[in-house]
Amino acid sequence: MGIAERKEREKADMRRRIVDAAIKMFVEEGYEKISIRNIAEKIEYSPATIYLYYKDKDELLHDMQGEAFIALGVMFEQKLTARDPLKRLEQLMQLYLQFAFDQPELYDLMFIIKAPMNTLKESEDWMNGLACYRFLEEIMEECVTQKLIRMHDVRLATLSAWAHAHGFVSLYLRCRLKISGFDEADIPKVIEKALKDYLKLLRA
Amino acid sequence: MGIAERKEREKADMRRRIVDAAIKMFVEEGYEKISIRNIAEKIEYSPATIYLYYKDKDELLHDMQGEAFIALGVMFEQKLTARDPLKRLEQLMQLYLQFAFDQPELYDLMFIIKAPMNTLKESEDWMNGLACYRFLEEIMEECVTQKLIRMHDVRLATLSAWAHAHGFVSLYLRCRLKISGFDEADIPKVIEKALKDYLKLLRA
DNA sequence: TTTGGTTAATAAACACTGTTTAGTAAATTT
DNA sequence: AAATTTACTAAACAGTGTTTATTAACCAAA
Repeated sequence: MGIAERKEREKADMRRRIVDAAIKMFVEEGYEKISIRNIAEKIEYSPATIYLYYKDKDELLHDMQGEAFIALGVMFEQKLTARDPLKRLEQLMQLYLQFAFDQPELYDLMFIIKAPMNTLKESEDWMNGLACYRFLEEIMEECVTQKLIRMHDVRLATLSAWAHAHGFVSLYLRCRLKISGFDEADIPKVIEKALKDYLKLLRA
Repeated sequence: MGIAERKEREKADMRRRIVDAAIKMFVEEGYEKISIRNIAEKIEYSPATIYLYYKDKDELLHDMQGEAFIALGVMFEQKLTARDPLKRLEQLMQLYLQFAFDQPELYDLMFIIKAPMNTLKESEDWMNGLACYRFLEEIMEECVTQKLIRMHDVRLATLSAWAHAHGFVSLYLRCRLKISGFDEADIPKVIEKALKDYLKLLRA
């Protein structure tokens, strides 16, 4: 059955071409500028063709989100070098912030934009973010078992640290920190300091 | 010059009618469902008429956001009864969460959706959110001066508490907590607990 | 009171969007 | 070689924000 296999390969290749073109346009021009027609033109196919490979735009955005999480995962894998849990936690925070400020559009897609989550069925798990979430959760597990932080519930500690970092980043990316009295340009540094203060509070 | 005044009044009235209709549809049917054409139909005018009173949709959304912040401000004014700064802080947190879970669409418009912020010029302040922000900042000022918390910078403490609460809420509203291992229905309670734990960490 | 100018409102069009349908041409199977 | 399945697309549908040209109402001055 060589033909069936080749066809499957071709189908996968086409999805790759679509998602690659979409990500490229997305990173370069932003969420607002990508449209099915735009993507279709980029890959030199008709708009309708995209619907032979993706149910709708949300499903495509879901796949793009998956790619973004792979990028963050690779970054964690490569640059998360510290062995001490507390140092490792601080390093993860810093990498998270770096990713957010370097790739604001991708961050948006991963954590803020609603569309890519629409494809998930009610009970279905969010596989895209899982691997990255585990990085943080495993560190928190060590911190709790070694009693390095003033929290005892791993799930709660993980969620809380993530929420805190995401809170800063998302308020910044959505322009809500125009109220805080800090200079726009200083905000990345301010956020880094605020999160380090949080880790200090957290330490046992 | 009675005529000029009447005309100004009529202009203000029309803006009211537009923003009221828009908010009503927004709360009832959500962000995706409101369109200029829809709003125009509701108030029984043509779509083009709206552009005589609002430069574009973003400006209208900015006004709607202002209304939403008035609602939150009124809630704070009425229900923020505690006098002790730490109790007051916890109460504010709870009211903030209550507002977010009761009025998710309004919360979205106030803190997540990008459009209403587009109208603000580069240097312009974000007046819409200011009054509400002050509620938190004044409490934090008291906490810092009375040495009730383990932070010394009022601006940083204010920003941090807000970011933490917003982080939880926005991850929840944008369906990202499908990864945390918590049951969907329990999440509001989990967030409340997590924020209380944060306040515990914060206490001197 | 009639003329002239300003203002308010709109119908229609423009340039987009996501998506579906019907039809064509090529590839594969029989 | 004929029949069938597959891959693709042109065109249309239903919607979006916004602009333009035109009409009707109002108001001020002659």
